[in-house]
Order: sequence, then structure tokens, then C-alpha cells
Amino acid sequence: MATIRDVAKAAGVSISTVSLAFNGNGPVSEDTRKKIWAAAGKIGYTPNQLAQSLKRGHSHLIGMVLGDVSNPFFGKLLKEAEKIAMKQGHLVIVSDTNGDPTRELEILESLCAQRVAGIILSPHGHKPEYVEQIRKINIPLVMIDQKVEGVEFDFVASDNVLASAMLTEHVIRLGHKRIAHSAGRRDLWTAQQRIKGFRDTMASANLEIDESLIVDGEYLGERAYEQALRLLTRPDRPTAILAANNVMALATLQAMNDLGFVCPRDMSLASIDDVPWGEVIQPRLTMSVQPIHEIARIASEFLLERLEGRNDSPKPPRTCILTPKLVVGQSCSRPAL
Amino acid sequence: MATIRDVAKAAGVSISTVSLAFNGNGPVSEDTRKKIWAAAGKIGYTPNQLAQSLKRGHSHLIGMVLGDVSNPFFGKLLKEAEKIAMKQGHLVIVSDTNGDPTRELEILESLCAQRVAGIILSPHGHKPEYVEQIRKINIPLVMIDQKVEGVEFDFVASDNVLASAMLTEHVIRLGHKRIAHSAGRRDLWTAQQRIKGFRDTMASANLEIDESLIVDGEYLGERAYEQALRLLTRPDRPTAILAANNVMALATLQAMNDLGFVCPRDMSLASIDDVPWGEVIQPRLTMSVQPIHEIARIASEFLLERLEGRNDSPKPPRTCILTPKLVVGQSCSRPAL
DNA sequence: CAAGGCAATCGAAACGGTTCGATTGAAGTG
DNA sequence: CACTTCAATCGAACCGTTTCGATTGCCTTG
Repeated sequence: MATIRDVAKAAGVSISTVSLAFNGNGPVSEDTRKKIWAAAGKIGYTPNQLAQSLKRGHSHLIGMVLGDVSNPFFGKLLKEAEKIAMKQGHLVIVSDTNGDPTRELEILESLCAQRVAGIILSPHGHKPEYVEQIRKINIPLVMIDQKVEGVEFDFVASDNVLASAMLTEHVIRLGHKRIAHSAGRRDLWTAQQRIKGFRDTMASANLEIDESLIVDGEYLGERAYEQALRLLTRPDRPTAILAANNVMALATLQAMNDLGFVCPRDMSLASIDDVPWGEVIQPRLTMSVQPIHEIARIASEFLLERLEGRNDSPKPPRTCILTPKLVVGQSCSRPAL
Repeated sequence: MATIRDVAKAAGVSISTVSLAFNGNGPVSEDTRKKIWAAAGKIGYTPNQLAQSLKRGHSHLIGMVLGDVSNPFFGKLLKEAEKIAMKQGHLVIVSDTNGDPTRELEILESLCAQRVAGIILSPHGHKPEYVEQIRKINIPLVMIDQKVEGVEFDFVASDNVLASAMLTEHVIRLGHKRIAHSAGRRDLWTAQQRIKGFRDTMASANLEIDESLIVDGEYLGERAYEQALRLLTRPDRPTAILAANNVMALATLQAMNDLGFVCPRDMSLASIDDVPWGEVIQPRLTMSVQPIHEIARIASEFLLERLEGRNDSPKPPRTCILTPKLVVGQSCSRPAL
């Protein structure tokens, strides 16, 4: 690969002049500038980003650490954030942690070693050791989706309490009283918040909460499927199920289909999160949709601002909680008597 | 950030000894090794990958350049490839080209400037200038999914002719004669191959091919939706539609639903590519499924071998064409008379 | 005991850029 | 004409590593 030295030689100028010419700012005569560009073009010179980054102290790469890239929630988040980053001249390193905090910490260490410019992280841990490790990171970092207590980073997410509260309210108004919640991973903030939204809304409607109807789906399709089978085969089955995310909602729907339940006639279903290609899924699911693009946009903005203000005194962390939207489908109806 | 110099000072040894100790191979006494590790631990030293990469001549990053990250086909490809890369100590830079060759070339240039170790590319161009640019890349590169004529790179894809031939054959055997094909972007190899599979199979069954039934869906949901509306409202409408990819199949299904067609009673539908959460889509689609994991695995393998053989004389490019699998759902039935 | 071998350690030169301070020569000034 | 000013260019130091070719001191060997 051609280096700046080759260009300098070919153009008959010094190395520093080539650098100046390439970075535009310095005072270089039009003549030499042209000569240099011509020489660079001829030998096919591209500045070595590694060398530039080493000198600069950091690269133009942004790390995105996500729980599951194949889940469209994260997929869309990635696509949007990548687009924005690209516009600002950044490339994106993406990592799939599979929701495993240990893996996550390893990846974060790699990213720091790479001297990435910044990190967008959907954190999946909560234990003290984990928090301790995360706190040590001294690269601009924005957290999305999951909140971690005890750290001071920018944070962008949607209102998870509201998301499940809206759905619960909707189902209650249809006349349901025995409502189940297929909950997410209890160690995660979003899951706790979604449970809280469910509980609060049930309570304020003076409905009894049957604890055995709050089941562990762990944000996993398979677990949610099993739990749905159990719920559906109980003699005292609920009349509606509220799934804690998209994957779980689909798995629950599948369990209904497999057992011969017709949704919503025999059982209502509502989902937190949008569902991929929801328009062709019968019945159209009632769901509370997170503003994914907004989350990606604001997270990127927060990060960019930190990158620009790298040298200034650090600003206090900001939090942005966005409002989800209720989309009413056909998966909830009045309960049979 | 702590540098190797800080460690050397803290441990009271020279820089080179620290480097030796960290990279394991050199002859360093157990004593000093321990001293160095202790010092490094205390001041929190992590080797600067930028400096290492600069010295080495390339980074440990792999670029993945894909058409559309939010399409589960690419999403799964990414997830799998990232997992494998990670295991080998590589991080993955991912880029979404939106299927635009210009954007793709820009991204490739950025990746080369980053001195990535290798690239996995799903190419979306074909014009001479494009091919010319691509040929110039002198970094290990593996192409997946789309074939580009005139370049010499490893190539991994599935048998696209076979994929559509299987579906066509299946539909023909059910008794269909007027079969439509919602085709992909004609400038892309996969689309051409899929059309060929359709044509060949129709021909060998002695069925007339009505050219007006091969419509341009361009691999886009919206386009496929429009085309489906047109096909469905024709007086001489077909009895079955073969969609060139997953997104188009779903859009076609939606068009059917919107117009009140019941699939497969009123119209059969088959899809090349798997569909996200296909199990809950009614009816279950008949499709030919590409072995995505295999594609990712083999592409990664090819790339890894090139990375390892970087210094040897270059091996001739290899091609691997994998066999898709026919999955019969409920979206195809005998045509009404 | 001098010579040679070997393990452990070190110094310095790269890798490919950026950037600061110095140098050059031409134009402007009194 | 000597002196300053300024634009254009250059040389050298530096970013944080690796690695090659010393250098050291100890142990073996004849």
C-alpha cells in the first residue's frame, strides 16, 4: 500500500506538505496541491486510518453492543444508528452479546482496546462486579433500552411502565379480569418496569393480581411458548395474555394456534414491542410500539455531542425517556362469559 | 490511558521486556513476568490495538457489507458471522448499503483505509466502473449471495436456479398453469438466476410463459405489493405467484389479504427465502429456504483461511454453491377450476 | 581460567501519519 | 537598501506498539 512518503517522493515535496495538502486546512499553494493530488491519484494513495487514529488518540469507529442482532428491535436500532454514524464519518462495530453480561464485558474491553470513539450499549447485567467494570469505561458511552443502576452515563429508552400500563388498561376496559403477564428476564430493568406497569394498572382498577399468572418468559421465544402452553391448559386460565416483548408474543400466539385456541375469540393477546411484518400476521396484534428510530437518533445525538465535547469538562449524564404508542389490532376482544 | 511505557516504568524494566512478557513468546523470567503483570494490573493497562495494528500492517477487524441489515436474511448472516469472527479474535464492522452500489464502494474504501483484516461482501453492482473498483481491492475478500462477473474472489451462495425451480415444479405438480413470478432486481445475479429457474422449469413442463406474468418487484416490499395488486386485479390473473424473496412474499400476501383473496384458496403463493416468524403467519408459506448458517460459516472459513495464508502465494478463488431446502407450507393448493 | 553458549534484558528503528517550530524566499515598508 | 512580514514549505518529534540486533552476566566446558 502506498504511504504518504511515496506521495511526497512522487510529487517532489516533503511529507508534511502532503499531509497539509490532504487535510485541507494548512497554507499550500494551488500548484503543489494539484501536483500532490495528481501524484496521490496515480499511485493510489489512501491515508492509513490506523496511523491517523493512533496519532489522534482514538479511531472513528463506534461500537454498538446489542443483545440480539437478529431481533428486529435491535436490527432496526442498528440500521438507524449505523446510518447516522456513517453520515458523520464513523463506522460501526457491532457485537451481539446474546444477553450475556460476561460476554458483554469482554466485548467492551475489546472495544476499549480498539480505542473506539464511542459506544452505544444495551446493557444486560446488574451485579456489583458488572457495574464496577462498566463504571471504569472512560470512553463516551450511551446506554439504550436497559437501565443500570449506579452508573453515570447518558441513557435513552422508552417508558416501559407506560408501555405495559397502556396495554393492561386497554384489556381491562374490554372487560378482562383474569389477565396474565408473560414477563421478561426479571434481572433486567425493562422487565421489572413492564411488570410494574402491569401491576399498577391492575391495582388501580381494583383487580386482584393472581401471582401465578405472572410467569417467567425470560424474553425468550421458547420459554414464552412453554409458559403459554401452561397458561392455556390451566382450568383457571386467564382470558388475556400480555407478552413482555415481540418474540414472546409471537411464541404465545403460536402456542395458541398449536392448541387450537383462536385468538382473540378464545384468548386475547397483547404485545409490548412491534412485531416484524405484523401486517400479515393474523390476527393483527395489539401492541405498544417503542419509537425505535427516535431512540437510535437521540442515542446517536447524545454520543455525537460527547464526542465533540471530548476535550471540554465532562457534562453531567442525560436521560431521555420516550413515549411508546398504542397500536390497536384485532388480537384483543371482550372476554367470553 | 496507560501505555506500555507506564508499565515499564512501574515494573522497573524496559519497554521491550513488557512487550515480550505480554505477547508470551519471548524468553522472560517468571519473576519479571509476574512483576509486569502486577504493574499492568495496578495501573489498568490494555495494549493499544491501534498501535499494534499499525505495526502489524492490518487490524483485527472484519468488514461486513450487506444490502439490508434489517432483513432477517442478512440479520442472521450477520449474527452467525459475527459469532465466528469473535471466536477468532476479530471484531466486525457492519455496513448497510441499502443495495446501492455507490454507497457500497464508498464503504469499501473506508474499510480499506481502516486496514481491516478482511471483508465479507454482498455485492450489489455490476457496471464496468463498479467491477473495476472492486477488482482493485487487495484485502482478503469473500463475496456472498450475489455473484459479480469479472472479479476473482471467493464466493459463497445458494443455488438460486434450483431454489426457484423447486418451487415452480411444486406448483406445477399441483396443477397450476398460469404462474406469475414477482421477480427481484433484474440487475442482480440472484434475481436473474431465480427467473431462469422459473423459466426453465416452466419450459420443461411445456407450459407457456406469459411474459407479462414476470413482474418487477425489485426485491422491495412496496414494489411487490403494487405488482401483486396489479396481478390480482387482472381478468386473466394467474393462479399462483412465486415471490423472489421473503419481503416480497409477505407484501404479496398482504396484497391478497387487503383485496380479500384467501390464500391458498383463491391464489397460491410460494416464497424464495425464509420468512421471519413464519410459523405464526397464516397460511404457513411454502418456501425454499437458503442455508444461511452454512453460508455464513463457509464464508467465514474462506476468509479466515485467506487471513492465515496472507503471506503465502495467493490461492485461486473458490466457489461454494449450497443447496436450498424446500419447505412445504399451506400456501399452495390445487387451482380452482 | 579463558572461551563460548545461553537466557534475560535492553535500545533503537520501524509502522504511517500529524503538527509544531524553524527555514526560506519574495513582497512590502520606511 | 536593510528590515519586517508573510505565505509556503520543510524537518523532526511524537502517537504506542513490535522486533531485530545488541549487551549483559552467568554457567558450562576443555
